[in-house]
Amino acid sequence: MEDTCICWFRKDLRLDDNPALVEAAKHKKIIPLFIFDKCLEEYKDIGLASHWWLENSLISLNIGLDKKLNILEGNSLASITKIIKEQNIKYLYWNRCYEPDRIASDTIIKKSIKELDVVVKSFNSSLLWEPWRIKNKSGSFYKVFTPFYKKGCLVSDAPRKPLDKPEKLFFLKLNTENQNYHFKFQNKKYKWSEKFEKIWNTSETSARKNFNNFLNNGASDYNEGRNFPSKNSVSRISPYLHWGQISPFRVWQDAKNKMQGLHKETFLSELGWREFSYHLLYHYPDINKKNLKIQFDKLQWNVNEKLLLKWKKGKTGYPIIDAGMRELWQTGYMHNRLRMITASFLVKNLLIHWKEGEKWFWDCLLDADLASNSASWQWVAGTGSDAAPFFRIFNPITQGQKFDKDAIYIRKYLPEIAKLPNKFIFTPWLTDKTILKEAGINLGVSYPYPIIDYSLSRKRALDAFKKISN
DNA sequence: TGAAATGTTGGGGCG
DNA sequence: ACGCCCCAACATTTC
Repeated sequence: MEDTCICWFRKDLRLDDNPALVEAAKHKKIIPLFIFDKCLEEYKDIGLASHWWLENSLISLNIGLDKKLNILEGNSLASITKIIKEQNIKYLYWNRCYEPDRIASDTIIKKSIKELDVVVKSFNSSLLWEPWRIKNKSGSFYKVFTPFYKKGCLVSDAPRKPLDKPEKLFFLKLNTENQNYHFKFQNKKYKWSEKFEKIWNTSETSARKNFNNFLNNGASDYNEGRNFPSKNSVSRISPYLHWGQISPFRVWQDAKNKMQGLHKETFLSELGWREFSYHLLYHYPDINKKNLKIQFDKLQWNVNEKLLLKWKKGKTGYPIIDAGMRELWQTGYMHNRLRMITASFLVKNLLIHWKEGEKWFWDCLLDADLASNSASWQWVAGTGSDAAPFFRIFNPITQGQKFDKDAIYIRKYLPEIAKLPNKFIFTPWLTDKTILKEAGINLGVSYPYPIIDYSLSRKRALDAFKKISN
């Protein structure tokens, strides 16, 4: 077909700062394409929450593309080859992804399609620094965050300026008989995901709106406020970053221009952690499967479905843990402070393998991201590269008292104990029966006793750790 | 981006 | 005034 190209959307579901789209705009017509390819792990094993987000993103993207988005299901190479041959296409563009199997698949696709005498170009739209570019002085990759970020990223080329949406775009929709992707959440109602619709708008416009809202409000208190889950001091843009409704280049630039001092530095370094996770994923492709510190292979993890389930459902008897796990279940999101506290509790106090937690978060988080999720779980567990040491164990009582001292967050997610005064709400099991009664709590019935003794389980974790460390 | 155990210091009460 | 004890506050070490 005369001067028509394919713009293959993947984790860049936006029109703003989209280099592949900018290249595509040089042609007269663009076939916008998305392929749900179950040969790839990210679609085969897609988490439920993430799947909901993806579908809604596709719907909003489709509107931005004048309702011309072609959504296919099947093998990527086969689907693209078919279109290229049927439509006689000469140009194919996409923005890069960094999952190991996606990299392998893209390499094959690029080679095979080029053999059809087609121009194939890939671009960077989701990482500020390509994982293969950042190297230490000995020519190998960084394994510790601070030197990676400060001596690697920050002294390397600054992230490019974000690109504006091309002015003139003409999109083309193929025959509908090819549109064989079946929406899961549109046809059938899922009670669990329905509530997301009230909280989250997945569109590109909302991404920008939410981020600007953060810049104008929470950003001035970010450095301290980010630790307090009841404050509105974090950006909550992670799901948008994952599917690409907002560009990290846009985020980097806006934060640099509008934030100040330590708030800015800390926020930018959090973007740096995202980069570091991808850097680790690139260099340790099985980061979601294997301990990076192999001595942890010897650790005797506790296999206990019952305890695991109570953790998942937020019924551990430790209010701050339960509040975090219920935030996750109810909103598809969890504040970072709570991610650390709840993860520490699973891995160290329950002594359950971090993979179990990683899987649960993968399923429940709207921002589920292979690199960030795996790297962060390994960080908390102490099994990762540049991880928190295993003996760093969060105390769920004092963490609550420090970071939710007025129990605003706890009360929001645990209405059944909301009537307890601040003095007792962190430790219901130590509370006088009359006070419990006044608060309408029948301990063991309306709210559980702790499923594990904190200080004993702490000692058990330290012992287990000592055993493997000699 | 911890917590607990242990060590040290200094002020106040008191004989 | 002095030594002694207690203990809170802070610092250091350990896991």
